[in-house]
Amino acid sequence: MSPGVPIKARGLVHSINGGGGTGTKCGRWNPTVEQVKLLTDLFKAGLRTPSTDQIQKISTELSLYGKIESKNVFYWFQNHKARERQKRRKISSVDFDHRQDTDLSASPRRYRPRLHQPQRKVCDEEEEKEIETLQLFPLSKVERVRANLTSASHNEYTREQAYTTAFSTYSTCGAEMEHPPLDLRLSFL
Amino acid sequence: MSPGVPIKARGLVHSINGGGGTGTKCGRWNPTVEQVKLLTDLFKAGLRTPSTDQIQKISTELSLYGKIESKNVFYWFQNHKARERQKRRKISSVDFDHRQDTDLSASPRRYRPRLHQPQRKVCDEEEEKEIETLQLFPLSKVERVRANLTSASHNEYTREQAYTTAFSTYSTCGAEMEHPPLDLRLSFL
DNA sequence: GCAAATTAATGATTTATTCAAG
DNA sequence: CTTGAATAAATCATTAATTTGC
Repeated sequence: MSPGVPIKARGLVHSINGGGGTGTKCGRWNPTVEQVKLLTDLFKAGLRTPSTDQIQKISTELSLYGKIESKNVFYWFQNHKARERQKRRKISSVDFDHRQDTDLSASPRRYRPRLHQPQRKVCDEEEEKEIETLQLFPLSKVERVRANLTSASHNEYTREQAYTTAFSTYSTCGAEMEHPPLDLRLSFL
Repeated sequence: MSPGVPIKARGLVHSINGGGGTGTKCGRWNPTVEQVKLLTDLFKAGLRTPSTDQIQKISTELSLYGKIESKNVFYWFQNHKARERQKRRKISSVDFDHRQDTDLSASPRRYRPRLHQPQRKVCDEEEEKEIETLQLFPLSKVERVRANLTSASHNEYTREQAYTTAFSTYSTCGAEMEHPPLDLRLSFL
């Protein structure tokens, strides 16, 4: 690695200890093996883009094994999905790996109201599907625990919270940041 | 899943409009001129990637002019930033690219592998500078409003509110909505 | 054996594209 | 067409692996 290329641009707070499961440090999330296993199993089962609700539940579940936040789950799936795709693409670079999302989350029983659904794809490659067998997903102990927690799932009606800014912008920590113009139009901010 | 996999559905929400709301359609956000003006002013002033906090404040402010949600603000900035850049890029380079050259009739609709130029630091334009540290911006009334609303609500660490769920797929609108994609096939989900 | 120095993984962010409502 | 919404690809940054010199 060439030395002297610190690249400091977007420094962020750093931590000395990984969050893991015991440390209280808030570096980046460091999943435990159990957490990874569960996530991987879900992925293998076909889950690729969990909904907000699912993320929440998964997160709650995983919290039993260590510190974790919803966003971690979200990012994990994003990254895992992308990297699996990337990996696969690498292997068969000649073949168009267009493979749809195959997200099992899409409700199967509900017929979409009809918006001209353009032809999907040529359905020729089904490389990595296990889809339908999802319901057989094991989840031993996890299941038990959840049984008690799943009862009340009524959302008030204030479930709004979507988006939540994945981009908190706190990327800047020690940058110089000369002062903004402070335009008067921004008086309300 | 077969060929016609519906997948996540990009835009949904529709038809649930018959509820008892005050006729608040839940289509997509339709900014009022005042809202757009304010957002534009902020953008012109240099704001490009507002933090969670800022988004919250801006949203609150804009709500005075019409219905709006935080995520709308978030998306607005994302899109505006991207499109300004795109516009600028178009002008500077008459691009020989022409992605649509070779017949892509066979390609239904999936993201293209990516065709894009690094263009990471080209920054030949100095005008487009992003003001950082919006924290320094004066907060007037919005601040006051917020003060009352959020004092005890959530002030844990707003530090990492990241992630997003901006991909929650179903933008609840606050109404019942029901039917989160929720794939119940996963035992504990 | 064991840290500093590298490298490989992967968590977290940003940018480019795509889709569809109005 | 314009642009709000959403997602994939690319990138950045930090931590775990590992290699290396001692």
